[in-house]
Amino acid sequence: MDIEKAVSEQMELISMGAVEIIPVEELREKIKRSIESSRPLTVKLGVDPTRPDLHLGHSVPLTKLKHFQQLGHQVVLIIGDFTALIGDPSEQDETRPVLSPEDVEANARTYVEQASKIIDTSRARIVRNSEWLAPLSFRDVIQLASKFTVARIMERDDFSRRLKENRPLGLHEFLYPLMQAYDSVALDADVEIGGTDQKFNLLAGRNLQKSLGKSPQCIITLPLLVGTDGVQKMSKSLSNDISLTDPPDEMFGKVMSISDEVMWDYYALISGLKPRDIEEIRMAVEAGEISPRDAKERLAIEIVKRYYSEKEAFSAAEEFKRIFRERKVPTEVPVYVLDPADFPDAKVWIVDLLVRVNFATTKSEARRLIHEGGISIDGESVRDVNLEVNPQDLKGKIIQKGKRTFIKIELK
RNA sequence: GGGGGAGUGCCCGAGUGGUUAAAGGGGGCGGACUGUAAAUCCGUUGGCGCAGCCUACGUAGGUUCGAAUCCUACCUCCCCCA
Repeated sequence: MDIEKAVSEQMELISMGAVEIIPVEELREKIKRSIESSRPLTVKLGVDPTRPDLHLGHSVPLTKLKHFQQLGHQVVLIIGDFTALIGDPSEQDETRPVLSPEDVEANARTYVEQASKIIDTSRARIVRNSEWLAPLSFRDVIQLASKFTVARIMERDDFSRRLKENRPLGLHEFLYPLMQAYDSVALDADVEIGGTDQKFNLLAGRNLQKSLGKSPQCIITLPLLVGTDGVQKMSKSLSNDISLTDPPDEMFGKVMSISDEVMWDYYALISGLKPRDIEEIRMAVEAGEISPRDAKERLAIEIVKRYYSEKEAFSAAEEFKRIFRERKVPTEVPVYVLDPADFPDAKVWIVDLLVRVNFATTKSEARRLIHEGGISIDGESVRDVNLEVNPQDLKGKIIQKGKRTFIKIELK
């Protein structure tokens, strides 16, 4: 029978990059029934509109959602406008600023906009959880709470850890998993996806559905994307992130800067390519037919393409080659306008100039750069810290710092 | 309410009276190499027109020829008991 084969094919795509699928057999069953009855599964992803700055890490679950969409399932993106007011304690920050409804609204819009670059939002359901959470009465909440035991909530290790370490743990934080779980009930979710840090919350949904006599959802956890440092999870505060608002060239460059090993995680989690295609590339690299550099270039192109266009992705690739392989000056160099009137005796001290154009924040740093041979003017390395130039002579010249920072001087 | 501990450079973390602008690591920056802004190696990482000077070890005072190191007060954080 071809059904088994179809199920396996779906499972292959769904499992790609996933850390855990709980329980796997149950998911197979669901998919099988879905195919047999040609009734799509309801797949849920919840996002908290708590921040405006999204990065590639946020696209991991969205990419998985896209996989489901490709397989013809019904995906639901839940904007946690209600839960955002509490703040998921999963990250133990504690210092979470209270967001105004306007902020939440703005962030929600950004989120949907970014999501639309990955999933087909016209075929997805996009809902806000205030829709069903806001009307709940205190009595409803208590009734829901009775379905959970404290011991069970304490299974969550960040809760128990915080308690053990005598760090504050708000009662309201206990209710967070409950709210997220209720989302699953309200939607009759078949599958919920989330990061590994969400495992507990996802399981809470499954448990709550069971206690209310509904069919429990399967859960899929996905790894947290490693940042450009190759070690820690991607996060803006660690400044190892690739922001979705980074211009194409920068996004491309940052992807090229990830290590060869983590490139495969990126492929599996956010390239949008099929498992087979990725496997093919991987084999070719292992066989030495494709260099890791080229494989990474392909990855960078795929990623930039998602957020911009194919054209911009290719031109970013060209530019990258130009600067780093051929060591040439980029096609577009930012311009710094120098006013000769600032220099009455027609002399600019190189150290001052470097600070002026922001290549260094202090004169000491500027000196250091020169000592280290990191500065050149029109390709000629500057060695003399005391160098003085006539501003007129700088017109049209390109000053370079390190390998990738350029600025062109123009006169006022 | 009682008892105890800690605050060091971007971050972590040594240092308990004198070559300490402060070990070591991380991160950043620069260089070499290369297949890339991978990996690896090397250098550098308070300020100042810098062979010198100034400012720095929670804050403010004090002891001393001399303090990040000792004393006093204050602030902040943490732990134990209630």
